Amino acid sequence: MERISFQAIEKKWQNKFAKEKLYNDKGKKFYCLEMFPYPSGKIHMGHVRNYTIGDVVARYKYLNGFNVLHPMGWDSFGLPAENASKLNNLHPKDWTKKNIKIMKEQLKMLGLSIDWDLEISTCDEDYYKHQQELFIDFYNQGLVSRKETYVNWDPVEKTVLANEQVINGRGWRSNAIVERKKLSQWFFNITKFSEELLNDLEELDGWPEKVKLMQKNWIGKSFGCELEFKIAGMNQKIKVFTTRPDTIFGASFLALSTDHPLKKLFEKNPEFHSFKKKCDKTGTTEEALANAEKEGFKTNLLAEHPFINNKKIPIYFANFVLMDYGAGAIFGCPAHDQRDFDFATKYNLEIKQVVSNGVNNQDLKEAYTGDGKLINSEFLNGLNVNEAKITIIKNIENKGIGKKKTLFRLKDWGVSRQRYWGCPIPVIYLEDGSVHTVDKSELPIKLPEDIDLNSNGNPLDNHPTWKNTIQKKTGKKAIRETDTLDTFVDSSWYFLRFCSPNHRSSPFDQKKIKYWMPIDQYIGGIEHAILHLLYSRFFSKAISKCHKNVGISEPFKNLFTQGMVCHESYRDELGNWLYPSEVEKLEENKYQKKIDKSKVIVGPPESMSKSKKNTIDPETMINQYGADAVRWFILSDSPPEKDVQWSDVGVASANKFLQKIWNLNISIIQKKDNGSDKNLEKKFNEEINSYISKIDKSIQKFRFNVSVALFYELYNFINRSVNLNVSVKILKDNIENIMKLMIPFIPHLARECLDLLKCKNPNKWPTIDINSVIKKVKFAVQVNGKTRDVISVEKNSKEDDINQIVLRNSKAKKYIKNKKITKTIFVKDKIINYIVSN
RNA sequence: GGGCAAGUGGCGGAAUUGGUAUACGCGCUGGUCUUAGAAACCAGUGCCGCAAGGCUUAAGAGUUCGAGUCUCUUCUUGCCCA
Repeated sequence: MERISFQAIEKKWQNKFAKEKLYNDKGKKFYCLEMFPYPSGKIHMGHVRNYTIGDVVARYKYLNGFNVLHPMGWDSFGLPAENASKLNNLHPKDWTKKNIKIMKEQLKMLGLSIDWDLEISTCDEDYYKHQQELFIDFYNQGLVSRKETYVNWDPVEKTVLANEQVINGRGWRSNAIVERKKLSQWFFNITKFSEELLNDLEELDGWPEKVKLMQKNWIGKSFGCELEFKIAGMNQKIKVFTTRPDTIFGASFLALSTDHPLKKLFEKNPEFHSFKKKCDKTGTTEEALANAEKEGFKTNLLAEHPFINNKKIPIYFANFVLMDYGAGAIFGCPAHDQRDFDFATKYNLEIKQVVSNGVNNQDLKEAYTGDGKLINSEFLNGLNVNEAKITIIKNIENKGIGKKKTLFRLKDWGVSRQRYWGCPIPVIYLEDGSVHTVDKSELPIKLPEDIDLNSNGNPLDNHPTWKNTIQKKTGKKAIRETDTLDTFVDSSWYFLRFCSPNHRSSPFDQKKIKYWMPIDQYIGGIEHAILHLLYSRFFSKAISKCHKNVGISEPFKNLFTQGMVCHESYRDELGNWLYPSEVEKLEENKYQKKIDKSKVIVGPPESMSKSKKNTIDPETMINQYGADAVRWFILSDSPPEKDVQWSDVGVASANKFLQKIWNLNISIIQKKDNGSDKNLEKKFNEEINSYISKIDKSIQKFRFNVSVALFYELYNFINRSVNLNVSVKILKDNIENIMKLMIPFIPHLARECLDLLKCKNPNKWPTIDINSVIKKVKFAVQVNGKTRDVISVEKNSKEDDINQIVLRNSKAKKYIKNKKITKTIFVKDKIINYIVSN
C-alpha cells in the first residue's frame, strides 16, 4: 500500500475549504461559535481542542442541511501586547498584527470550516468605534456610572488589579504587596440586572448545570436586614447590615469599616490613623479579608442593644469590614460567625451562643454557622434559623429601626483600566469639572500611535496632545478620559458583530441579528464560566434596553465547556523546567535530558502552561502527523468536557489509523467483484446502518470519544468483510457513507477519499432506512439474577419464543433443570431472568 | 470551612431512563515477515484457578428478581466559592 502524503492532501483541501462555506439558503439557521482567541503569538493545544470540537459541530450541522454561521476573530486588546512591546521594542499594534497573521495561518492548517470573510479584531478602529457607541448608549440609559471605589492598587505597575490578579495579597506580575486605594472609576451597572441575570438562568436548558450554579452563586442573592443601633449618650445612630438578624441576641460588639463616616470623630487620633493605614494595605477580596488576622481599633463609644434593655456593646473599627458591602458596619455575633469569633477571642469579648444544634456548648472552639434552634433569645427561642430571621425582621420593622433588604453579592462591573492597549472611553472632562460623552459623530476616539510605553503609569495620561482636546460643539477646553475599557467589554458583544461584521452605520444590522441570534452552540473553556458569560449576558440585556427592537435576552442558547489539555512537566536536577522536546524516555516514568543524559524529575499531568514548559506545539504535531491525526487524537482520548492528556503515542496511532482508512478505501476502489451473497449483503448493510445510527447519536450528544470508538469498530467490521462475497457496489456505497460521517472529524482525508470514490454529493449526511438496521439483538439469560448465557434473538421476540430457545439449547439450561421456576422477569430485547428454587 | 462533581484493568476510557461490566484505543505478551530494527499482519490480555467455576466498578451497608448506575455512611481526588 502506498503511504499517503497528509501534507499534500491537507494543503489541497484547505484551499478548497477556503472557498466552500457552510451556507445553505434553504436550511434552518445555526450559529456555531467558539470563544475567540487572544492573539498571543501561536496557537496552543487548548485552541486546537476548542476549535476542533466547534468544527465537528459546524460541519455536522451543515451536512445535515443547516445554514451555518461559523466565524472567527481576535480578542486583540490587552496587557500582553504592552509587555511584549517593551521587551521587543515593537508597537503593540504591530506585535498584535504579526501574531494574528501567524495564528490565522495555523488555524487554517487545522482545516476548520471558518468563514474568514467575517473575521473581526477588537483592536481595529472599525470594531472599537462601535463599542464606544454602545458605551454612549449605555451611558444615556443610565447603565454606566462613575464612582469612587476602593481598588486593588499595584504600587509597582501603577495600575488597578482585578481580584483574580491578586495572589496572596500580591500583584500577580510585580509581586508587590497590593494596596487598597480610592479611585474614580467607570462602572457598568450590571447590578441593575441582578434579578434578571439570576432568573433567566432558568431558561438556559442548554447550559451545563455546573455553570448555571456557579453563576447563581456569583450573583449570590440573599436576604437580610438593615438595623440601627443608637450610640449611647449621643444623638447619633449607626446603621448596620446583616444576613443573620436572628443572632441579634448574641451581638457583643459593633464593627465599622475604617472608611465609615464615623471615622471623622477619630481623624486626629494618631493610633486610629496608623490603624487605618494598615487596613488600606489589605486587599479587597473576600479571601484576603478572611485570611487576614482580625484586628480592631477600640473606640470609646458604646452602642445600645436594640432588644436588650440597658445592654451596651463596644464599638470598634475593624479590618474585615468593607465600606462598599452592606452599610459599612456590622454587629458581631462571635458564636455564629467565624470572623467575629476570631475577633472576640482576640479582644476578649463576650461569646454568647444563640443557636443550638442540640448541644449547648459552654465553651465553643469555633463559630457554629449551621441551622438549629434559637436559645438565649427571648421571643425567638425555639424557632429555627429561618423562622427566627422572619420573626426578628418583623419586630425590627415594627419598631421602626430597620427593614428587610435583599442583597446581591454581585457588584457593579468596574471597566476602567489604566492601560494604553484598550478601547478608549469616549468621555471628556471640561474645566468646570463636568463630564460629557463625546458626540457619536466624533467616533472613533482613536488610540494615538506615538506613545512611550517605557515611562511609568498610563501612556495615554502622559500624552499631552491626545489628552488635551476641545469639546467640539462648544469649543471649550477639555481633557480626555485616559483610562481604557477592560478587555472583557470587547468580548461581551463580538458575537453580535459577527452577524454583520462590515455594517458601518451602527454596531450591527438589526435584521441580521434577528436572523442569526441567539447563538445555537457556544463552545469554550470552563474558566470563562462566570465573568465572560455573565458580562455577555448583561450586554445582551443592556443592548436590548437601548435598542428596543433587538430583543435578545439570552445570547447563548446552548453552551458547551470543554476540558483542558494536560501534559506531564519535567524539571532538571536544578529545578529548571524543561520542554517535553528536551527530554527522552528511558522507561515508564523515567526520563533523562537529551543533551547531557542527566536525571529528569517528572511532574504529574497538568494543564499546559508556558511557565511550566509542559506544552506541545500544535504546528510541530501537524507537520509530523497531519492535521487530521491531531484532530482525531484530540477528540478520541477523553470525553470533550473532561481534561485530556496529550500523548505523542496517541497521535502517532491516530496517524496509523488514518493510513488504514486510506488503505481500506484504496482496496475497495481497486477491488474486483468476486460474487455476491444476497443474504450476507443484507446483514452487511444492516450492521453498517446500525453503526451510522449510533455514530449520529453520539455526535449529537457531544460524545466524540464514543464516535471515534465506533469508527474503530466499524473499520474492524468492514476490514473483516472486505473479502467476503459482498459486491463492490455495496462496499463502495457503504464506505462512501462512512467517509461522509468522518468529514466532521477528519475533513481532509474524508473529502479526498470521497473524491476517489467519485462521490457526487459529498456534502450530504447519509440517511439510513430505519428498516434496514440490525434486526437481531443480543439477549441475556439470567438465572437468579446471574447471567448464564447470551443469545442472539430477533428484535421484539416474545417471552414464549425466548423460553423455547433457552430450554432447547442454551448454557442456562443446566441451571434451571431439576429446579422449580417460581418467577420470570422478562424485559423485551434485554433480558430474561428465571427465579428458581429447589 | 461551604457548595458541586467524580472514583471502573497497567493507562485513557465504554456501559445514563436499574437489565451482557471492562466496548474502543494505548500498553504489554507470543507469533509471522525481516540480516537486524522499524513498520505491517495474526493471536492473547480484569483477578484467582489446570479446569469446572468463582470473584471484581474506592470501602461498607441498604432497596431490588437484578445495582458501576438508586439511598445512606466512610474514605480519596478534582473544581468553584472562601
